[in-house]
Amino acid sequence: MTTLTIHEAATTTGWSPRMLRYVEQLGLVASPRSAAGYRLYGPAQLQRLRTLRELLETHGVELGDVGFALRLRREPELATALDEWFEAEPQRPLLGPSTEMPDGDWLAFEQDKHSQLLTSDRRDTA
Amino acid sequence: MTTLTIHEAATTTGWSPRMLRYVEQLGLVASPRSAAGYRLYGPAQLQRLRTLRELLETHGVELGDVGFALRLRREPELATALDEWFEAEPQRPLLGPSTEMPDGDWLAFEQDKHSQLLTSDRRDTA
DNA sequence: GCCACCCTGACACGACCGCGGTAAGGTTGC
DNA sequence: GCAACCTTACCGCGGTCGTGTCAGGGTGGC
Repeated sequence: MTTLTIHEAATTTGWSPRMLRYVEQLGLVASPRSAAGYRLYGPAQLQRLRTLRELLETHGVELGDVGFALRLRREPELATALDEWFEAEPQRPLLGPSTEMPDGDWLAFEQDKHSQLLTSDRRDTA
Repeated sequence: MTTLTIHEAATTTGWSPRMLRYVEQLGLVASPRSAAGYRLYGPAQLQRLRTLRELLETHGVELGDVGFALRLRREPELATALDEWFEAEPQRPLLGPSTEMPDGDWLAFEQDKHSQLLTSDRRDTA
């Protein structure tokens, strides 16, 4: 069985040993340990590390983001809460920092539509 | 039509004007603008701001995280890439490729290991 | 028994984030 | 026509991220 030490795994995957430990700390790729506590990287872990690296590069994602994605999978209620919030979207989200559209129309439309929905919740402290 | 200025919207929703602009910059809650460029917050936006705030508080999430969730919805390929990565054969502890085992077992093992990482890092390995 | 490796902390540091504040200017209501 | 708002753009400051590195100590092959 080919199990590499952390340093070997690092050199073959392009991470640094430090980062391998960090990735494990984020809960993304953990390796089994030897009796003495050494991390033992097998083919499966190496594969995951390489695909993870590719994932980050091709999509411009950061480790923390993947960590959050992991959290989403661990906390379905969080995921559904977010889903609901986005789904309940009464307005169009921006496509960029400042995407302009010939609005004015959908403004009135949306607000009208929702003022109906929200009639019971009118407590403008104005 | 009840449209509040950014300052009014801020006071009624509990955000600061600064944060309202920041939230818009993240693409989470954008308000329509007046002809002169002033942000005009209607009931729909106020509602979103309040629910957003509640979302953050109840789930211990940060704005950046919600921003990333938004990114996931905007970039389905990113979402599927992440899905695939998480779905992809997670590392089995030193077993051959054809060795079948009920996934529930080591999955539980993994999650246990992770929950340790998440809950606390104090580990007394005597 | 050596020496090269591994482990877990911890410090450090540049870069960025979250957010307040301020400056320089446009808009609006009275 | 001015005060009170709004706009964007920037500075700053504390916090976090990604990463290297070092210290103190265990492991293991030769």
